[in-house]
Amino acid sequence: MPKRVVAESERRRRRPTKQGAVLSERHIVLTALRMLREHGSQGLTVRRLGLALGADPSTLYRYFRGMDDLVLAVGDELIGRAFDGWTATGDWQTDLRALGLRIHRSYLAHPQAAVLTASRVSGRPHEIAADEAVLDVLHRAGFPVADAVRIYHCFIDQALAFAALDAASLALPAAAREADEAVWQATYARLPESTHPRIAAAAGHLVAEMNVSAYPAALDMLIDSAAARLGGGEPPPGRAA
Amino acid sequence: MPKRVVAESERRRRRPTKQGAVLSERHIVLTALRMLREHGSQGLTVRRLGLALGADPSTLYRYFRGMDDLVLAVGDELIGRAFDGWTATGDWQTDLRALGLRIHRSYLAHPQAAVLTASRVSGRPHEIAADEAVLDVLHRAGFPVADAVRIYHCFIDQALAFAALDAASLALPAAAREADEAVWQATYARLPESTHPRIAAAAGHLVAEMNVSAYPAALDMLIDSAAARLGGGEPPPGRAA
DNA sequence: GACCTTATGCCAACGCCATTGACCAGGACA
DNA sequence: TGTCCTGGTCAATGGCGTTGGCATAAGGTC
Repeated sequence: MPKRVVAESERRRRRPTKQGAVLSERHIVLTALRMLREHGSQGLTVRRLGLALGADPSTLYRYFRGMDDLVLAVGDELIGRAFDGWTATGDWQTDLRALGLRIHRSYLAHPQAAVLTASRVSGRPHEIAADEAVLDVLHRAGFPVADAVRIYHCFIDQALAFAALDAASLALPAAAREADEAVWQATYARLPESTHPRIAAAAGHLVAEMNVSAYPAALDMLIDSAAARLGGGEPPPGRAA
Repeated sequence: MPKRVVAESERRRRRPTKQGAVLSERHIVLTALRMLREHGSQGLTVRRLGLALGADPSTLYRYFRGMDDLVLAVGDELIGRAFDGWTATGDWQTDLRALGLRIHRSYLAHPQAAVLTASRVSGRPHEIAADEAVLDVLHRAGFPVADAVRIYHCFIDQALAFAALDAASLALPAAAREADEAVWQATYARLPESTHPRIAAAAGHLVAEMNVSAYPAALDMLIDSAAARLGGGEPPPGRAA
C-alpha cells in the first residue's frame, strides 16, 4: 500500500506496465480527461482508468493519494489551458474580459471534467499563475490594492461559478439534456397567464435566452460596474451581511 | 421492481414500515437533508437513507425514480425555503438584492445538499415560483421584457452558481476545509515577490478576503449595472461570443 | 557486469454502493 | 367478506474505491 505518493519531479524508475505503457502524472491526467469526455462525469472510475492506461487499477495510488487528488490535478490542467497563448493587451477591460471568457471556455471544452473541478481550490501551479495574472491586470488598471482584491475575488469566483453551472447542463447525458430543454419548452411555455403572468409574457424570450450562457453578459456587468467605480473614484461594493 | 413511481397526490395506502414508520415524499426529502448534513455530500446513500427511515432501502424506489430524482426534490425544497415569508417592498433594487441573498443563504444553510442541487434545473413548483417572482420584480421596475429576461438570466444563474461554489467549500469535511485555508495562508502568503509580485503585495488582503463569499459584492455589481442601464436608457450588455 | 535497494507495478480481497425482480402483507373499496 | 393492487420486504447482481502483501526490474555503486 502506498503510504506516500512520490512527487512527480522525484520519480526515477519508470517501469513499464505489463501491457507496455509508461505512466506519468500527466499521462494519467490526460487519460482521465478523455475518459470523462467518453463516459460522463460519473464515468471516471479507478478500474476503468486502469483499463484505459493498460495498468492495474491500484497503480493509480502510486501517483495520486486517491480519486480526489486526481480530480484536482485535472482541474489544474484546465486552468492551465485557459492561459495558453494569452498575452495582455494593456487595456484592463479587454484583458479582464478575455481572461474571463478564456477560463469559461476552457472549462466548457470539458464539461464533464468541469463539473467535478470548477468549484475546487487546489493551490496547484496553474491556479496560482492565473491569480497572479488577474491581480496584475487590476493593478495596472490603477485599482488600489484593497479594491483590486475585492474585484479579483468577484471576478474569479464568478468565472468559476458560471463555468461549473454551465458545465453541469452540458455534461448531462444527451437524453437527460434534451429532457431538460423539453421541460423549459413544455413547462414554462405552457403556464397559464392567470397564475404566472410574467413567465407567460416572457415565454418566447425565455426559451431563446435560457439555452445560452448568461456568463458573458454577467461578466460585462461586473466590468461595467468596476469601471464606473474607477472613473468616479468610489470604492467597489463592499460585502453586505 | 417499480416500473412507475406513484405521484404523491395519488398515494392512498400508507402502509407503515416494518419498524413502524410511515413514509411520504416530504418525509424522505427531509430525512435526506438531515443525512446530508450529518454525513456530507457523499454520505447520502440509499442504504443509509433506508436505515434512517426505518425502511428497506429498496422502498425508496416506490417514491423516486432513483437517487437523482430524490436529489432534485431536495433542491426544490431549498428553493422553496428561500422564499418563505418574503414579500416585495416595491423597490426593485431592494427586492432583487433581498431575493439574491435569500437564495444564496438558503442553499448555504445546507451546503452538502447545495453542492448536489444548486446546478440542477428541476422544473418543480418552487423553482417555477421563484422565476415568476424575479421576473415580476424586473417587470415592475420598468424593464422591457427582453431586457428583463436577460437580467433575470444573469441574476438567477449568478445566485445559483455562487451558491454552488460557496457551498462546495463549506461542504468539505472540517479537516479538508482547514487544509484548504491553510493552503491559502501557507502557499499564497509565502510566494516570493520576485516571481509573484501582485500576490505578494496583496497577500494580507487576500487571506482576509478569500474567507468570505464574493456573492454579495458580485450581486451589487450586477444590480448597479442594471440600474445604470435603466437610468440611461441603454440596453443591458448582450452576450458576446 | 554484479549487487543491492527500493520504486513501482500486480494481485486478491474487503466492505461498500445503486438498482432490480420476485414475492407477499394488508389497506381500500365493492 | 372478498378482491385488487399499493407499497412494503428479501435476495441477488455487478459495480465501486481502497488496501496490504508481494514480486520484479530500474538505477546507483563499485
